[in-house]
Amino acid sequence: MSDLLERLRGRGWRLTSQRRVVAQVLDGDHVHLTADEVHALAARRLPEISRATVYNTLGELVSLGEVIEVSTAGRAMRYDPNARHPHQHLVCSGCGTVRDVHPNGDPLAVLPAAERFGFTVSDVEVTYRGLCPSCG
Amino acid sequence: MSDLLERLRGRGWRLTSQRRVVAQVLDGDHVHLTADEVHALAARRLPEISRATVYNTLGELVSLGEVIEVSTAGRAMRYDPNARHPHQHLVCSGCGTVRDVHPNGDPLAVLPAAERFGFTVSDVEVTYRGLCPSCG
DNA sequence: TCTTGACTTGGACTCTGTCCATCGTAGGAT
DNA sequence: ATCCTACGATGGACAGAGTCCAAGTCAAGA
Repeated sequence: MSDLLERLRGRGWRLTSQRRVVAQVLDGDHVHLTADEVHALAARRLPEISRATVYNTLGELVSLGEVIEVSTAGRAMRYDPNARHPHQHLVCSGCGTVRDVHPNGDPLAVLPAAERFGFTVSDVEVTYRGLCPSCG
Repeated sequence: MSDLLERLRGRGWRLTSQRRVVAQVLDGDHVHLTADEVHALAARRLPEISRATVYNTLGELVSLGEVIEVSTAGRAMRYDPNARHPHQHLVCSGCGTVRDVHPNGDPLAVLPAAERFGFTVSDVEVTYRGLCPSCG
C-alpha cells in the first residue's frame, strides 16, 4: 500500500491531506475497518476531516479497485485494502470480526453456464459465517 | 409453502391474521422481497398491518429456518422463502434483481481446516455479481 | 502569483431497522 | 358460548449508516 499514493497520482488524483490520511489509515494487509472507524482513525491525524470526505474517498478507492467492500449482514460495511490478492472472508456472527481466508479452487468456476441466466458474471463474494474462538 | 402455516402451528405459533398474510406474501419459490416490499404487499390484504409486525414476523421466520436473509450489499435485506433447498444467489449490480443459482460442489467443503482460525463455521453465503441481460 | 475547478465541509436528510408502552385478540379453560 | 390472559400487534419515537448539497477551500497547472 506504500505506493498507493503513487498509483492514485498516476490516475489524476488531486493529493489532498484528507486523501493521504485515509490511505494511511487503510495501510496494512488484514485491516477490515468500517467507515466510521476509518473516520475516527483519520481524525487522530487530521481532526477536522469530515465523515462525508471519508465516505467519498472510500467510494473512490472502491471504484478504482484499490479497496474491496465487505458486507457483514446488517452491520456496517467494512473496507478491505487487500484487493491485490484474491481471498474470501470469514465473519464472526457474534462480534463481527472479519478474517481473510483462502478456499480451494476458483469459486467462479463452479457456476455452470446454464445457471447464469444470461448474466455477465464478473465477481463472486464468498462469506463464511460462524463463531470465533472468543464468542464460541 | 402451502403447509408453512401447519408447520408454524405445530411449533406453537399463534395464528394471527397478520402472520397469515406475511406467510401468503412470501409464498413462492423464487421470491426475494425486501421487508418494505413484504409490508406493501401485505398491506394490500390487511391495510392496517404495521411495519414492526412485518419485521417481527420475518425475524421469527428466519430464526425458525423457514426463510433465509439475503444481504445485497448496501441495499436492504431481502427475504427468501426457498429455505428448504440449498442454493446461492446471483445479484444484478445494476437493478438489484436476485436469482437462485446452484453451483457445483459444497462451498463449505473447500475451506481447509487450517483456514478456519478456530471458528465454528456454520454457514456459507455465496453471492455472484454481474449484470443481468436487461442491464448489461 | 493567480486562477480555477476539483475537493472538503457540516448539517440536513433518507433509508433501514429497532424499541417500547399500550392495546387487542387467539385460543385454551370453564 | 363466554371469559381470561399471555402472546402478539400497533405506531411513533429513536438509532445507525450512508447520501446530498450549497458554500467555502485549496492543489497544482499557467
